[in-house]
Amino acid sequence: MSNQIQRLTGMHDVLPDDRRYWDVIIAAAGSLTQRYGFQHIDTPILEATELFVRGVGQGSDFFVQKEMYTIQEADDSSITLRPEFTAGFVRAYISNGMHSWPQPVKLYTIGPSFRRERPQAGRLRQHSQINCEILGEEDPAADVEVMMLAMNLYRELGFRGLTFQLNSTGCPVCKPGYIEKLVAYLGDHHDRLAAIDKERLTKNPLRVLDSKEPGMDELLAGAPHIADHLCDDCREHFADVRELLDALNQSYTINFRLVRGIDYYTKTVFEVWQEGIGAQSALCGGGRYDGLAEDIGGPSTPGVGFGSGIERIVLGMREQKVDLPEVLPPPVLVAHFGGTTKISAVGMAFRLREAGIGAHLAFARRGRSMKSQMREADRHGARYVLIMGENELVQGVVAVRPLVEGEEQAVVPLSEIVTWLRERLAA
RNA sequence: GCGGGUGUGGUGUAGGGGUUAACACGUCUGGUUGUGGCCCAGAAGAUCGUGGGUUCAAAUCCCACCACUCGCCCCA
Repeated sequence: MSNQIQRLTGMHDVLPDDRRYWDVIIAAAGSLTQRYGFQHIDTPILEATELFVRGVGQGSDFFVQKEMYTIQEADDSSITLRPEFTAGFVRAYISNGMHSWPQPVKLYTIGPSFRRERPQAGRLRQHSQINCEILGEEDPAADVEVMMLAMNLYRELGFRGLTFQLNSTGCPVCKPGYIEKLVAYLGDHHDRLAAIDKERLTKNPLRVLDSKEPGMDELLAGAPHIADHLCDDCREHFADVRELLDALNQSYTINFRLVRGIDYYTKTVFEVWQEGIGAQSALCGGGRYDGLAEDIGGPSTPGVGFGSGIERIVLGMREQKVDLPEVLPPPVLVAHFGGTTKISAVGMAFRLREAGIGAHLAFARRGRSMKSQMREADRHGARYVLIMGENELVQGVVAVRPLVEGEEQAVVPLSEIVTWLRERLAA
């Protein structure tokens, strides 16, 4: 044990019992995105560190708290495991000249991202996300499209009781003015702030809004709301988003304290919350990032999208006791007695599989008792054991032992076994 | 980076200074000629998280570290 190589902290093996949820989630995302007209892409897991420094922002915690996995290359360049997806999406948009594709470009991807954080329930150092983005469109309807895509994904997966949290974070025109007013208000109540919030006040004042320190609810209730300080453009955009959500009967909670940790967000920000999956209740987070493309040196391109962590969706589905479609095990096990019967058994197993019939082959380096092979078949949940014995083989037949009640053992000609099994299995 | 909890075979547990570390489940193999589930027999599998210390003697007491886990921060 002591010299055994261990799993890295914050990394998880996805075992079959969890992985079957992934299959369901990925399938649902694939079908839904197709209906919404999103195209599937993949972008590299490694990007230039500069992309995240400029895109995500130096004020973000990824950067400040050294949460990124960064590698210094021999030629002095620096590369980083993506801590989030959007910057890479926008970089791919620019790199591949997608601005000359029919606009907007609607894309989604599924894959891993990495942050060196302290793991806890629903938060891992490597986690996978479904990410959906609409690039090159500023219509509030695009915001609503990605929001509804997220909500409908959860609905299709069987979630209930989710809350949709919505806010506008303004834009470079109105945000600074709001921050000034917020800082002024909080400055007037400086003595009521916890030490950590005093620090946030100087470094990133908006962060004070999602402070969970005691007493903040009362203090922030009197704070200026961003919604009252948006510029005309942002206010109109926010109103349009709400109007469309109303028209779709999608309920939402305006949460003026919803602030996202990444610098690039403009206008719309949203999260979907679920209770009961630990402290990490955000199932999905997203928003608009109209300035990001320019930040990373591309043409001005509006964008909106969201990311949703698959591990958290799995936690949520388990919490909500969502039923999964049953995956049936192979109905057949091919047993043998070694020697030439083994060679025939191997051939039979592949023949069945090619014919579309699931089959296990009983492995046996040397001989193995029929009892042992029967036990294996039982444990695997097989319905029939094909016994490839010498007596049968010389007669050109195979003995079929059923493992379910009410069926008789049969002897079937080798040439008819596929048809025979198909008929029984269809019933 | 900071707190709390937990570390004994694959899993779940018992044992709480004395020399072959126990039990259940699981796994594997058998129970006479080629046949499952139950039952029976047997086997494999743990240097008791790691490293120090105390002691004649440590899984057991002490310290440190590490890992896992939950939470803070932050986020999916």
